[in-house]
Amino acid sequence: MKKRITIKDIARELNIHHSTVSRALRNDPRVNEKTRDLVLTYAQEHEYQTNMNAVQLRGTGNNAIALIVPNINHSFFSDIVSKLTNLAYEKGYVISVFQSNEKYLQEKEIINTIIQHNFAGVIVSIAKDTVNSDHFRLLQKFGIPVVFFDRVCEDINSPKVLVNNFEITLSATEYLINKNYKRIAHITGATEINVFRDRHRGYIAAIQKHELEYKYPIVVTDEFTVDHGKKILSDLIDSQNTPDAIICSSIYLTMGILSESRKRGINIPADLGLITFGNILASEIIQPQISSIEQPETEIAELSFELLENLITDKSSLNNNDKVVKSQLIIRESC
Amino acid sequence: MKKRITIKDIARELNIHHSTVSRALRNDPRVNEKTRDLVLTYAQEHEYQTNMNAVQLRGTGNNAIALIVPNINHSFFSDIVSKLTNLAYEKGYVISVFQSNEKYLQEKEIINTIIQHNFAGVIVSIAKDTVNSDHFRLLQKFGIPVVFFDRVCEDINSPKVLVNNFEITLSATEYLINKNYKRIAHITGATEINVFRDRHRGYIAAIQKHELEYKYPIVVTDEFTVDHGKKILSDLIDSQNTPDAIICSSIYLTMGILSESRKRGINIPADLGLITFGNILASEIIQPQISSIEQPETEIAELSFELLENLITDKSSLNNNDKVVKSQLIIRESC
DNA sequence: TCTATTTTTGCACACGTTTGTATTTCTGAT
DNA sequence: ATCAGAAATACAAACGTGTGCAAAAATAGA
Repeated sequence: MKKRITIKDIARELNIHHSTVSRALRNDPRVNEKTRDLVLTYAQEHEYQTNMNAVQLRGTGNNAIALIVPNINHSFFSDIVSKLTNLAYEKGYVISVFQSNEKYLQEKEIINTIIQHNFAGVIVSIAKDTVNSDHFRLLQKFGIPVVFFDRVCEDINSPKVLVNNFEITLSATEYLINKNYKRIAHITGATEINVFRDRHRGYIAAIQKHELEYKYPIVVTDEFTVDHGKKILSDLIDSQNTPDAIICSSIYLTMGILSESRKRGINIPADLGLITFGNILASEIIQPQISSIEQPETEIAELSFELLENLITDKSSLNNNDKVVKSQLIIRESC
Repeated sequence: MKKRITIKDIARELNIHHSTVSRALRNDPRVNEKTRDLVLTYAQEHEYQTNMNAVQLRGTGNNAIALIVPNINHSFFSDIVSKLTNLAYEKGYVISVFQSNEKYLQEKEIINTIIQHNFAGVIVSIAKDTVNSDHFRLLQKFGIPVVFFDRVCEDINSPKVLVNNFEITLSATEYLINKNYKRIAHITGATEINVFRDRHRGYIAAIQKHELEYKYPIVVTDEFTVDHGKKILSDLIDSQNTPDAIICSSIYLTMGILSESRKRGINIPADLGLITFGNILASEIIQPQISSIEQPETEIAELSFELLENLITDKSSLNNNDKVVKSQLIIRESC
């Protein structure tokens, strides 16, 4: 492995000062066209590559954005990661994706890494574990702007992109009620997290508005897997509190519910109504087709990036108005 | 935003030389225990964070691994990304994920970024576009080790993790033949890519071995979407060359095929046998359950990481033996 | 040709860290 | 009290790049 060629190497070889080379490489108008061409061709021929560590140490230029998500292999997040990466690429940024694995501790370590490597900004959806937001405040202390999306820290002064979870859950629940479902269960995540709390509130609001007497079961879990979905449905069926409809916060849990209901001969939508959160790819191949609350992933990605870019380019504009984007209830065959 | 605290700041404040601080922070035995404690507590209290740009510029220490995939929101890749990220985290590495978007040009730019930021190593599955491997050779020239998985560059001396595509496609096709399907179509990607070429070869081998007379259609596409799956099936049905079975390289295309077959009233498996590549989450909720060739994602992730780590820690061991991992044909109801 | 102006290049320092070597301080034995 | 040796610290240079300022070179005007 041959040592990498530097600006000084080029300078020595061309008998000019390295500062001139530096300027030439960045098309500084102060350098003569002839020497600039000389430098550029030499650089190209010898495969010169900027040493970004030096550049960033110097304090100038930084186009690296960090993206932190709980799970990369969760369709909601992987879609957003994908979209954000493309957006950033078009604008000349480079996105590094980190996975907190739903763990506060990992999230914290990731933040440290981000500070140490001097990222230009961070877009994040927080872990289920995360109750404390000091690590994000630390980020701000180091001048690194943060934008939250979906799962956010609420006690921090930073832009947030939220989904209208309260309203949509309210209207989804009402839809079920109007369809004459009267024993509606809600399966969701820990209510410490804004997303699940808002859905929970929307659900409760609908139930109370219609004065349902049924003692509705709310299942709180942090294990969003197909298998656990099966178990939850089993438990619900075997309890005295059997629901006739379910609003479920996780598409993976919903798959488990579907699987288990089929196994037990429970008819959807006759015996059990079902609405799930999350975007369903090729919904038509699943029988019955599941009614779902589709997440506006594209909008979330675009808005998050836009907010962060504003902060990066003009730190003064810390616009703290939370942006709320609308999800959409799509009725299919499951209710 | 207050300026970030540096090693020199600590030194000044404590009336010692910054080199001593540097050593103290890294637990160098040469520094007195008392002063080390002094430094450590001061650093902690003032939230000191190493400036990695300086460290890396100096040439020491580098724990950043780059991972390049064509699409993050493709389940095969997002699973591997997720697994690799966790593996790396446990070993003290940090993974940055990049998305080539299936474009050679983007892949090339990503490589440049990686060189410029001095990553310790790269794990990559190449874009559909990529025919030239010069950019990876460039990487090597800069002393950055590369490990390929699944979709690999074949004309480069670097470790590769491959799947037994030839064998598994051969036996999957034979399985269909033995089930008395005689007009078997193959839907796959550009045969410039090893993965699709191997599957193609396996398919052909089976057809020829059993001397099927049917003029089998091979559909080559680079658009792995549900919608395009629908179109492909339509075209096949409307052609004179209607197959009675399909082996499909993409799970997304398969979803489209399933959807279209349902719409057209084509019975699977009676009218049309179907085997798809790719892991199906909760296969039981799709009717009929699709037979599939499951990819050993965990194994791929583990092996890739292990190979790269070997290269990073001991560059001499450029073990060029390709590793081949086995996928698994799981027969369900679709054939 | 000489001066004034503009264009181009060179110089030197800075960014924050690490490390080989020199210097100082401490320890203990005589 | 003295000195050798060990322990602890200080010094200085280096990594590669960017930039304000000074110096030099080229150009233009008379």
